[in-house]
Amino acid sequence: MKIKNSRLDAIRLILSTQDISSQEELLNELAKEGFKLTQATLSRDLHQLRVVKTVRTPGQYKYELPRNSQYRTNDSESRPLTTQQEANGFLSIKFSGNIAVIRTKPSYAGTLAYHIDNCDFPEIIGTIAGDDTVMLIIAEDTTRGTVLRVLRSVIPNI
Amino acid sequence: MKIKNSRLDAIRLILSTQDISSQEELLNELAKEGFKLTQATLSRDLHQLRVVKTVRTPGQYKYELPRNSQYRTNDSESRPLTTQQEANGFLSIKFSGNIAVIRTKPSYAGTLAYHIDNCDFPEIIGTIAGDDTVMLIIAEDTTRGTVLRVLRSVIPNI
DNA sequence: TTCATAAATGTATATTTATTCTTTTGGATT
DNA sequence: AATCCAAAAGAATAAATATACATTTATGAA
Repeated sequence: MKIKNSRLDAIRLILSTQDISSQEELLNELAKEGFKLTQATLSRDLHQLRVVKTVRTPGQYKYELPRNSQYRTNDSESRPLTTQQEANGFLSIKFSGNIAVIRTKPSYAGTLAYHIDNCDFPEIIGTIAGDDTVMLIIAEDTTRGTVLRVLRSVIPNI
Repeated sequence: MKIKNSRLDAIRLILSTQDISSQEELLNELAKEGFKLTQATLSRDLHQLRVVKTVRTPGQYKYELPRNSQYRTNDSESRPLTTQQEANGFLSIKFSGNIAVIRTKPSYAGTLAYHIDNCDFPEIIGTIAGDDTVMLIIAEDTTRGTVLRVLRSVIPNI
């Protein structure tokens, strides 16, 4: 179903760009995006995405996507895992302030950073790569959602 | 307190050797080991250990310890700090904004970053290493003191 | 199309987990 | 030992989450 898949995508987007501490809260965020659903359905969605509720600091919870299913679209037949997709080594992306941290499989970071650099995205000021980590410095006034969107051309499986 | 600490150890042992799907079930296992406690206390214990409830297969849950569960509140002196202390090459740490910069002896940075990565601290969203420098991106709303505290498990001599 | 079947969802509720409030316990200090 | 304080724990309950059941909606085969 189409609605469900785009909703799952929305959930992934939200969970990787902001701190969500309850299903109720996530439900509100989804409502802002125009998704109308009940807690029961959300519970099922989170279950399917294998989202876990973690403890950030004592008394403070955060829903997190599992490391390797982070940002993978689940309609795998509509998007077969192409060479490009498998080749980029992308694992996850997280944000803090104006920095994004991308984790990759070992040794993939340099190549991925190279490709991102080549795109000359105005939203990304610069990149630096280690062995399995790429850091992106994000331009001022650029939202995380925008960063994710522009990165899609380099990381389809984001 | 002695009882509590040994109980936390027992929980760690149980969770890493068998599949536990609810607090109720864990409570029973603990009872077999002679630990008498209520669900409320267990909930607090799991909270402190940062245990998460994951989905194994649809409908089947499992409580899991964080990958590196040497999370300590204040009993860091109970751990022997000999081996790593000499080996990690740590020299200094400085902060700017949400970035921490660690200086190490030449060639130690990669290994140190690797160990920090493996801990999956929620407070540190990513690291990147050169030859004698590690940069850490710190999660939003995390204080420098907290960063120092969690790093103690990797860098006892911090 | 029409029927059959599966997937998705809502409602209501069961189940599970977190927390408030209170009491107890364990150390430290005098 | 007596006192104080903080950590720990229980009981009860609130809050959060999962699920059984019923209904609707999509999907596919004939």
